This record gives sequence, C-alpha cells and structure tokens, in this order.
Amino acid sequence: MAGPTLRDVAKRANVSIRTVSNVVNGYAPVSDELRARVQAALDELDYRPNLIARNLKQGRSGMIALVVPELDVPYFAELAREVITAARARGYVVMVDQTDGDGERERELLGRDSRATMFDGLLLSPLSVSAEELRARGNRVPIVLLGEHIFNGSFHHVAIDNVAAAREATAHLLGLGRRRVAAIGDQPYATGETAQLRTSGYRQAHVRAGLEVDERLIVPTPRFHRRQGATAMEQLLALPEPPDAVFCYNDLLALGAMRALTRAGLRVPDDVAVVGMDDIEEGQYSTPSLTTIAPDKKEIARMAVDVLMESIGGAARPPAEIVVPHRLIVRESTTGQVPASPAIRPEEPGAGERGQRYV
Amino acid sequence: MAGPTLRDVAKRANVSIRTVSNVVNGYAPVSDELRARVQAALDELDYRPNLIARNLKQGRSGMIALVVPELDVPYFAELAREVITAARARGYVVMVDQTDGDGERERELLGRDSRATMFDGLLLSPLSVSAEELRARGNRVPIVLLGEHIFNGSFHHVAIDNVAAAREATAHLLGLGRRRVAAIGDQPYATGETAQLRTSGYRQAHVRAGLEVDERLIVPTPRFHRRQGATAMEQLLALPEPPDAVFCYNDLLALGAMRALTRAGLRVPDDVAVVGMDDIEEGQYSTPSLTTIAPDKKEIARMAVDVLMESIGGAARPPAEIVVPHRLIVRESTTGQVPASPAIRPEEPGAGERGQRYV
DNA sequence: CACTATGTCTGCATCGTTGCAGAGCCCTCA
DNA sequence: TGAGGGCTCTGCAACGATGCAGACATAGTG
Repeated sequence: MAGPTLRDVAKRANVSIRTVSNVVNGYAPVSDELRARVQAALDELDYRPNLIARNLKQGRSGMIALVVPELDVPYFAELAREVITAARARGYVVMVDQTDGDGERERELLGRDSRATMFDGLLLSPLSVSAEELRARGNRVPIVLLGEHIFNGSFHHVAIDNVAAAREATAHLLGLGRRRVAAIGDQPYATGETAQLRTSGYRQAHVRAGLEVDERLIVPTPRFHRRQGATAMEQLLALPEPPDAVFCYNDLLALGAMRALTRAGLRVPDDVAVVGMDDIEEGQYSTPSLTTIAPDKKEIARMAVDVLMESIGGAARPPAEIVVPHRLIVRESTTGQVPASPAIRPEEPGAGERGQRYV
Repeated sequence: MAGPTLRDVAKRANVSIRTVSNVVNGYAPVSDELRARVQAALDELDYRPNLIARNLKQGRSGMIALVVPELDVPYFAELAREVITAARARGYVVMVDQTDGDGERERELLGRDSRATMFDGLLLSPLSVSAEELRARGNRVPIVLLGEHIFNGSFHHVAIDNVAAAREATAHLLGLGRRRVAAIGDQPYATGETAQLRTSGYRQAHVRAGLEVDERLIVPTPRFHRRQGATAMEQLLALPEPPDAVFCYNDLLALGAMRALTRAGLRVPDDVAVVGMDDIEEGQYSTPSLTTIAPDKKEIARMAVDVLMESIGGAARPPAEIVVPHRLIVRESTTGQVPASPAIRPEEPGAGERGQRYV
C-alpha cells in the first residue's frame, strides 16, 4: 500500500535523498546527467511525494475547511462551489463539513479533539454557535465567518447588507401597489439575528412608504426550507384578510410558499406576489420564476477566501466586517412577465456566467 | 500561531514527552497524581494535538475525498451530504472537490503532484475520465467509483441499475396510455455510458410493450442541466408530431422541460407527461411536482463508504459491482394528482426522514 | 532474603520530508 | 602554483507525534 519514498528513489539512483528532493522540487542546481538519472528512478518507481510529511515539515496543510449547516440546501451548495473555486485559485483545497444546524456539531469543531487543527483556516457559517462562544475557545486557527448572524467584532465576517436587501425586496412589492405584504421567516430569538435583520428591513420599507405593519403578517419559521414556507403560507391564507404579497427570507421558503399558493388555487403573482432571497438557480426555472435578492456569491466566496488567506499569512489586522453587494432580480413571481426566459433564450456560447440573470 | 507541542507541555509538567502523549491518548497506566499534573499543564497551555504529525506517524489521514462534477447540481449536493454523514459515522472527514466536468481537472487527480496522496481513499464520480485511464495510472490510493459510467471491472463501483430504472420510468408513461414518449438526455459517445444505459432501458420498455421507437423523439444533450432540458423540449415541440410524454435522464432536465412546456402554454401532465430521475428535493415542490426514479442515495453513500473503508483496511477482494435499489415515485407530472401534498401535510414531528415521499 | 512480577515512567528511533551548513571538485586568475 | 569562487551534491537535524524496549521502584512470592 505504502508507495516508494525519497529514500527508495535515492537508493535506486545512487544519489542522496536530498538530491532527489531537489529534483522533485526543482530546487538547487542539479547537473543534467544526474537529473536524468534521478528522473528515471522517479518514473520507474512512480514516486509520489507524501504530502502529509511535507505538510508537517512546512507547518501548513494547504487545506481550509468550509463548514455549513446543510450542504444540500442550494444556497450553501452554490456557495460551496464558489468557495472551492476561489480556494483552488490560491492553491488550497477545501474540506466541506456540515453541522445539520446542530449546535453540538458546531461546538465539536472547537473542541480539543477537533480536526480543525489540520486546516490552515476555517470558513464558518454558524447557525447556533454564537460569536461569544467562538471567541471563548481560544482558537488557534484563523476563522472567517460567512453570511449568517450579526457578529461582535471578534472575527472577520463576510455578508451582504441584510437590512438593505430586505428593505429593497419589500419596497419592490409595495411599489407594485401591494398593500398587505407578509413576511415569512422571522426568528425572534437569540440565534436568529440574520432573520431579525431582514424583519427590520421589512419594517423600514413600510415606514418609508408611510404604511403600518400588520403584525399578523409576520410569520416566524424555525428553519428555512420549502416545507416551512408552505406551512407559513397556509397560515397566512387562513387569515381573515390574507396578504396580497409575501417577502420570504430565502428562496426555499418562497418556493414552498408558491407551492402552497398554487395548491390553494391562487395565482402568482396575480393574487399574491412572492419575493425570495439568495437567487438559487432553481428560482430561475420555477413556475412562475422567482423574483429574488441576489447576493454576489462569487464575491462572498472570493472575499472570504482572500481575508482568510491574509490571516493565514499572518496579517494581524483587526477583524473586518465585509459587506458584499446584492441586487434585486425581478422575475415572474412579482411582475408576471419577464423580457425573455432563460428557458427560451438559446444558450450563449461565451457566457462564462453560470445561470442567466436579467433585470 | 503555532500552538504548544507535547514538548512544551512536558516541560511545564516536568514529565517526559511520552507521558504527556500517554495522558492525551489515555494509553498505558499513569498514576493519578501525575495524570492530574499533566492534565493541568495541558489545560493551561490549551494543548491541541497536531493531527498532521499524528497522521504522518500513523500512515493514515482519516480523510477521504469525494470528487464530483458539480457540487451545486442538487443530486451531487444531496449525495455529498449522505457521503459526509456516512463517513463521519466511521470517523472520517470528507474533502469535497469538483471538476466542473472538465476532463483535465479529473486527470489532475491522478497526476504526480495531486493531493490525492493525502487521502486514505477516493470516491470518484467521473464524467470524462475512463476507467482505462484510471487504471493506467497505477494509483496507490483505494478508489470507489460512484454512479456514472459503465466500468470494466477494475474498480469497485456503486450505482443503481440504470437500464431497469429507465425501463420502469418509460413503462410508467406507456402504461398511462401515452404513445409518443420522448427521451431527453442521450449521449451517444464515449463518455456517455450512463446515458446510453438509460436509452437502452427506454428502448426495452418500448419493445416489451410491442411499440416502435420514433428515433426523432430521442434528443441528446451535452449536459444534464435545466437549460438543456428546456432547449431539448423546445426542439421536440417543434416536431410535426410532438410527444405526449417525456422521460428525462435526470430531474434537472425534467424541470427545464416542464418550464419550456409551461411557457409554450402546454399543461403538464394533460398535454405532456414528464418523468425525471434522481429524486432531488426540488421535484417535490415544483409545479407540478415531478414523477421520478429515486435512487437510494443514503444507500449509495453508505455502500460506497463501506467498500472504501474495506479497501483502506487492506481487504483485497476483487472489485465489486454494487447495485443499489431505486424506485419509481409517482407525482403530479404524470398523473396530475397525488394523494396528499407535502406542502399541505403538516410537519411530522418525529419524522427523521428529510423530504417526504409517497408512492 | 533473593527473585520475579507488576506498575510507572522514560528515551530513542521513526514516519517522509525539507532547511541548513558544508564538503568536494573544477575552474579561474593573480 | 595556490587562493578564491562557483557549482554540485551530501549529511544531519528537525517538524510533532507514536511504537518499542527498557529503566526504575515497588510489591509479591517461595
């Protein structure tokens, strides 16, 4: 099972281990003749460097870990994709782990026997571990927090402006003349900071439009899956005065809500307009396609990896709160029509952009 | 940055390095008094074992790699989730990497400087690298192939019975009385073995039903994304005699196809019935919900990890072709109605099952 | 009392690699 | 001719951990 080592190659080529190492790494001058001999031995034995040993010697592993709640939630899958790409561009590979939103699982990461020490850095998208807790465990590995939660300045943090995003989404609905705009996804408790930010944006939009918020239209959900969106929507439809629009705190909730509307015999957006957040690819192909707030995921990944690399490099600058751009993408679920459908538009040849977007 | 080592702890507690190691690992008997002293030193310094060093010494890393074409394709995301879970149950962590279906990227894995040597084993879902190539590179790391491709007996391989699955899906449509059943997703070239298996199943169903296949109804697609499904569907609709049903080789193609149908003003399933494959969660919430072939992903992951662990453990049994069960899940896209919708059904309390399923 | 068994603890070697310092050797130039 | 300077190449030590053999002290046994 164990492959040949430098020692084996050295023996075969009749040179020192060090010389083989030099050849492998292209270090130091080695005469052409010797180089050829060593190369031959390398090839014959099909030598592969033992990266673990190399890592030990060099004190770094070339690996970072990305920890998300659930990998099969499209937003996280898409984000993971971008992180992996961004990391690869910098010579790093990414270990992906998921916590299932389980606080215990998240805390394990910080424990004594965690594998966290194997990584040069950590990208963390925590659901229930607070920044306080994170800081309490004196962690040795650089950490950058992603997206969720408000943080207290102890860590680098990359996210969009949640308040502004929610405000824009809500304003879009109000701007269409809707007057009973509901909100699905509030989480009025300790670990729901992100949701609370969005609720806050939702309220701001109303205030700016000079409108009152009907508190019954704000439906909390424990999680952000399709199922909760559907359930919440049904609740809203049961109200004496049901809403004529819904702002959902993510796309999955929105897709679940649309599903519930369709089953209830209502039309989207004619009867109820729907907006989501995240711009997952699925929203482009749903029926109707989904209006949403699109965070710049590529940028989130790029910034997060950049900042992490800096920290790994030893830069000790104070924790940064990095805000990444977002924008509103209007699709059928609010306006009932779009200029052209990605399903209809022919594939564009040079379009490096994955997933079509349109205003 | 570098944390304390065993040496530091040993010095502080005035014991040998070896004893500290023993305490950390709970090895060998250590007197209570000494153990307490060492433990105190460990706590004071907040010692964390250097896993890289441990790995080097022990010759294993406790990591496996999962390589998929695209992580943000729901099927792979869902599979990754299960693999991570299965691996964790066995004390392993999973490095996820994606190749973007790029053959070069896949081949890199086998190259001399690949990080593959860092892992105890590899789970590979190759798109364009052939088994031949894989074998040609004498690889040192145990490999298990996942899902795609036919293989030639050189490697362990876990997949569903693609021919049978496609046959059942097609038979379902024929059984509903549809007579012009199209197929979207054929790949009549070297690396399209999986697609070809499905086409073969599609033909078998026709043969068994005593029907001819209209070759114009078999539409090849270079990839398996929503976009290709939509484009292919448009092509089919442009035929003089368009189909009254479509079997798509995965759910994304099916969702794209449904989108195209909706935009064309056709009703699913009334005008055209649609079946997919993969049973991604999205298909439960689409409008209409999607009839599909559900591979047992949990089982695929479990078997793959099990077999890989065996190989890592040194078992030299001959490469196994492991077939994992699948089943047809009928939803609205073929029958127009389902007993009850997951969107309507209230959340079940103890239902550990993620994602509802019904016959 | 001598000898063995037992229980604790330690030091050395080692995993496979790279950093560092230096050993030869050949060539050049005064 | 001999000192100095490149150029090649080598050996030793080290990264931080664990396997192994054994040292030492104590207790148990005939």
